[in-house]
Amino acid sequence: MATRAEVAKLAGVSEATVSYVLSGKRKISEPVQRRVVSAMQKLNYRPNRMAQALAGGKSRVIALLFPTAAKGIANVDLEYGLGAAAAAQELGYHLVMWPTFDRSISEVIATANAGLLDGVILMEVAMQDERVSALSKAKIPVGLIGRTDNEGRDSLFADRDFAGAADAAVKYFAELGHKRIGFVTERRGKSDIVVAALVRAHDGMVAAAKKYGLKLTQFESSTDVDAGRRLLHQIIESPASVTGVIALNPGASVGILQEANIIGLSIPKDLSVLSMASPESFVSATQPRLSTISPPAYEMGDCAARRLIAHLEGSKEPDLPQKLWLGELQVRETTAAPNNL
Amino acid sequence: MATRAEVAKLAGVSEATVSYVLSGKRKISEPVQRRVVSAMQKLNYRPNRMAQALAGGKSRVIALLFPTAAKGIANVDLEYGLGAAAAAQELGYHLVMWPTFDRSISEVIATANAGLLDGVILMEVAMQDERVSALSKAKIPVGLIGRTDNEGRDSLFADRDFAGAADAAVKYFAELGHKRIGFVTERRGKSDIVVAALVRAHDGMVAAAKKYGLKLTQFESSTDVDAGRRLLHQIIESPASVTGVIALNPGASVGILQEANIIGLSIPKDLSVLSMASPESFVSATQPRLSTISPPAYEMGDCAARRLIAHLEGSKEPDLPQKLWLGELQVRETTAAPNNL
DNA sequence: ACATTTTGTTTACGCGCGTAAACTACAAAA
DNA sequence: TTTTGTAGTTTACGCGCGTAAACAAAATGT
Repeated sequence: MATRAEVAKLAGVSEATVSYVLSGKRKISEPVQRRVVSAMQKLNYRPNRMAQALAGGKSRVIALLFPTAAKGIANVDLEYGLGAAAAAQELGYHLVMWPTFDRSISEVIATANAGLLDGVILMEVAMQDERVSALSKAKIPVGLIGRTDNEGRDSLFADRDFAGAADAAVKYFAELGHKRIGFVTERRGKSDIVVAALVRAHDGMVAAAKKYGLKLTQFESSTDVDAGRRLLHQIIESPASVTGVIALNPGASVGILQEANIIGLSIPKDLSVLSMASPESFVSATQPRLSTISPPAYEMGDCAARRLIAHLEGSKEPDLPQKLWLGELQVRETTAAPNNL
Repeated sequence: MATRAEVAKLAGVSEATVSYVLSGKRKISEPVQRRVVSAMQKLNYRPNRMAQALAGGKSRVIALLFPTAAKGIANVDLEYGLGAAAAAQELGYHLVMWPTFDRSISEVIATANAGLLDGVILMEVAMQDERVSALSKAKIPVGLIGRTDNEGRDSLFADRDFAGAADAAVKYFAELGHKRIGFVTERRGKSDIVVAALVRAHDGMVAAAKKYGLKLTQFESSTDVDAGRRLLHQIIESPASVTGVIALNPGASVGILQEANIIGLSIPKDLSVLSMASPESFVSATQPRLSTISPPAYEMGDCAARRLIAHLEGSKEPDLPQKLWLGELQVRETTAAPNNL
């Protein structure tokens, strides 16, 4: 590979001039600039990223901490990652995929301190996320997919607008004529970590139910499909006798559909189901096709990466469509007016 | 962050000694070694990766080229990636996620030449893969998930044992009593790129059918679920009147199940369905549960990464369970003896 | 005419580490 | 005693680039 020195010699200028042509941080006269550029082309010159990183103090590499614990049924996480990776590429950065089995980040901090990582993107963010505080203390810039309860400080997030999504979902059910609906959320395990999404979705649902005058019952289920199947029985046997459910978790939605099919419960006639988090690509696997109001994961990953990188560059906030994403209500085959109107 | 110089000073040795303690490339006396190590701990020293990379000529970063074109229904690709990323982590490497929309790799080569990438892992490998040859020409080490028809040269692969899987699948069908079976593969588009998996699976099926004396009919379908739904009609209307199908592609399997449910065809009574590529995590979304013989994607990603990294380190082949993975036959609810025995 | 600024380019050095080569101390062999 | 290792450590330099500071030349002002 050609080096800066070779380019400089071929162009008949000093090495610094080559660098300045590349960075634009000093004005270089047009003729010189042309000579340098053509020399670079002739030699197929690419500045060595390691040398740039060492001299410049930044690696232009960010990490995406990828939760592997819950290998869910749907690939939302992958889409977050692809969106972020693609954005990074486009901005001259690179995204390293960092599988995490727990929430420890000492290795991440060590790697950042070793100069390999300029920043980190986090998923499955908790309201009070110890990872965020640890990274902040270590002065490592953080981008979030999701957000903590500290709205002001950790400003580099891309999150769902749970209040808005819950409102749209409940409003839709209200307009269909439902009076009593259920909200299916994840069972909170032994661990104390409460993913912020659960809290915000819950709060949004409660507020929306109140606003539209619906009676709301909460059901809990773990993330797997079988739990969703068991859950259906809880739902139909519940004294709340809901006519529709809004489910946060794709596994539960599918489980409900499957069990309904088995026991002869008609969806959406006997029960409406709306999923709040099933990616487009997954819906085609469901039968009947799930109605959804799901987050645009790819765009959110893109947004988080762009905001983080803009921060790393010290540039002002990029012009992005939004930081809070509602998701589009997609009415398909699992929602309808209740049959006991 | 502490530097080598600080460690050296605190330990009362030269900087080189610190490096040699770390690398082990020269013998250092035990007492000195202890002093150095304790100094490193005291200062929480981490060698700067960029400086290491610049001085040493290798970045310890590899890229995983991630095909984004076909956002499939299942997340096999993600598992390949997680396996590879986790293996990389464990070996002190990092894996950057490189989304690709087409098969061009000039950017990849440029980035490798810029010193950021030591090697590349490829997926969706074609029999004659122009990416492999381009990377080889550029002297960039390649690991494959899949493999080309050049068995000897591009030895760093982890692939399915399609012949073995096809044999196991057909044998299973034969033992169930099926006489006429179908093989569902992907429709080959306008593009000339034929993913090696399609060729090898096809050849394996033909050979196995011959071996076990079954009549084999090939059906083609694109990757989406709706195509699979349409395909079921082709299958039942086909003069071949097959009693079971083996499907390479998860979308087709699901589509068949769905359409069967709609038109009242009983699976597996009227038609057995075996999927050759549906990951575990996806099966729970199907109803009835798909019988499968699917590749252990995580392990394959792990294997590809380990072999590539071993090559980069110049060490001998790591001791890995295998390079060709059969996949376990998982009999679930979509396969049975034909009812017209 | 000279002083001053502006513009364009170069010189010079540091970033933190790997490692070849040189060196030192000391043991073994002659 | 002198010679010849040998083990352990250091010296010295290069990796390729960013960028502050120095500099030269041209433009501007007085």
